[in-house]
Amino acid sequence: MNPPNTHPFPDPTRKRLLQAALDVFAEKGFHDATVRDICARADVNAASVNYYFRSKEALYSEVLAAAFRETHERYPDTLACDSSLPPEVRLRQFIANFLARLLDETHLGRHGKLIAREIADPTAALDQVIESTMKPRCALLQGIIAELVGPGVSEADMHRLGLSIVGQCLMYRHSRSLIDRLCPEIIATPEEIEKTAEHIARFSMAALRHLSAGEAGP
Amino acid sequence: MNPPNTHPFPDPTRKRLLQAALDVFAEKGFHDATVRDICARADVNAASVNYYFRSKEALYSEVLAAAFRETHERYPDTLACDSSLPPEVRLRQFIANFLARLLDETHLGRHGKLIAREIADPTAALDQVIESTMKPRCALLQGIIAELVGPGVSEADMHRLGLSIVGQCLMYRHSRSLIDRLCPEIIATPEEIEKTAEHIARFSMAALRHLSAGEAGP
DNA sequence: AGATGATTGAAACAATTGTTTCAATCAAAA
DNA sequence: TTTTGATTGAAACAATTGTTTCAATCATCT
Repeated sequence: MNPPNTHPFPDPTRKRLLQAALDVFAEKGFHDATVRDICARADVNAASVNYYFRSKEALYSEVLAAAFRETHERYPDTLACDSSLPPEVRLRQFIANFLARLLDETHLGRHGKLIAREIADPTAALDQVIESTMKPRCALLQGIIAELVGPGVSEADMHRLGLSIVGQCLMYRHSRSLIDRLCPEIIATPEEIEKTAEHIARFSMAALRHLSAGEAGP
Repeated sequence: MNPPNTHPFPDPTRKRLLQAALDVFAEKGFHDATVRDICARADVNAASVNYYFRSKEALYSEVLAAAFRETHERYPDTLACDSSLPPEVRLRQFIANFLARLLDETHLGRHGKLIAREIADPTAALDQVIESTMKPRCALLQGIIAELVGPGVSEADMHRLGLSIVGQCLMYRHSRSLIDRLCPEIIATPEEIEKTAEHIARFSMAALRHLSAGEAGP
């Protein structure tokens, strides 16, 4: 009646399936990925997806949740969360961490690709991820920004500030195709990625610090 | 042998097909869109796609090229190109224009969606579009930035500056799913979109102006 | 009117998809 | 060893896909 759950632990084929599915989904997206391809890479029978997960869609949901969990474990926002540190340091950390998460190709950069796909073309699984992962991260960033710009900023403008920072980071993932074709060198090596993170941090901090000062145009 | 081209002008069914294809491709993406759906919306026979265009892929290419052409016509960068204007004004114009293009829902906002899809998940058609549309626009932005920050900035950092500005704008298209769920009000009306464009311009100008000044930390 | 050739319509085709089926196999308990 | 139930494997299924076919229709020119 309920074969998969009778198992004490996720067995090797189930694990291999999840790993292969992450690869294929990240590379081709949900619809372009085929169950047969996933099973072939996992070296298991084509019926296994429907045996261990009840459908391709359920497999995708689980892969997506796992991707968020793993990137969060691998790049925890511990320093950015430390409210005893000065906000400049915390923002720098937040950005560097965010960018590293997005551009990670070592562990398995599939995570970033998968998440970018989900944002660009959401499935039903997105809402759950927003609640569990994105909202907390958003609140963290808003807190840091509030420390930097002080009070007197409307809620809408606080959101815009956050999006200006996040947007700069996401650019390197969502528009990776453009960067690869226009200026691949700026994220070619870990050192260059670090420089890029530093650039975004300095750019954003300069903006946050001098925004209220230069209200009027020249 | 060559029936479609014998026609003096693109006929109504061909036009309707292009229009319907833009809608469907923008809404569902290339692969999720079906030829039958496109033909149904255009109210033509299912074989018409292969009659007027030789395949679904060729139809997509033509739709994509048309989308870029039309947005360019509708939102020309005339003011941003006018090098007699001060660079602050030109940047503000560039950003407002860029954002308006991305968020246009009136004419047929399908353009923005379609282009965002193509960037996030490129097909073979992207390279041609980069050459014809993106590189010139990039050069324009680089020129404006150069005027604002002066010489002494490496080419890599010039690219990073451009991407920081473009990234802020693209955020509102690529991550529209997040904005709709987290803070839809900031682009709910044309007035709010205008405020958002103004925010990005002020944020970026403050950063560009004070970036070199604040090299060291606090 | 008649002929020509482009266009349309309905059906069929071939390939691919996610899913299901069911007998064969394996591991562990009795 | 026998039995039980989970797992695997190969095949088949049903639905959907882009594409092709071909006769019917339409517009245009002689």
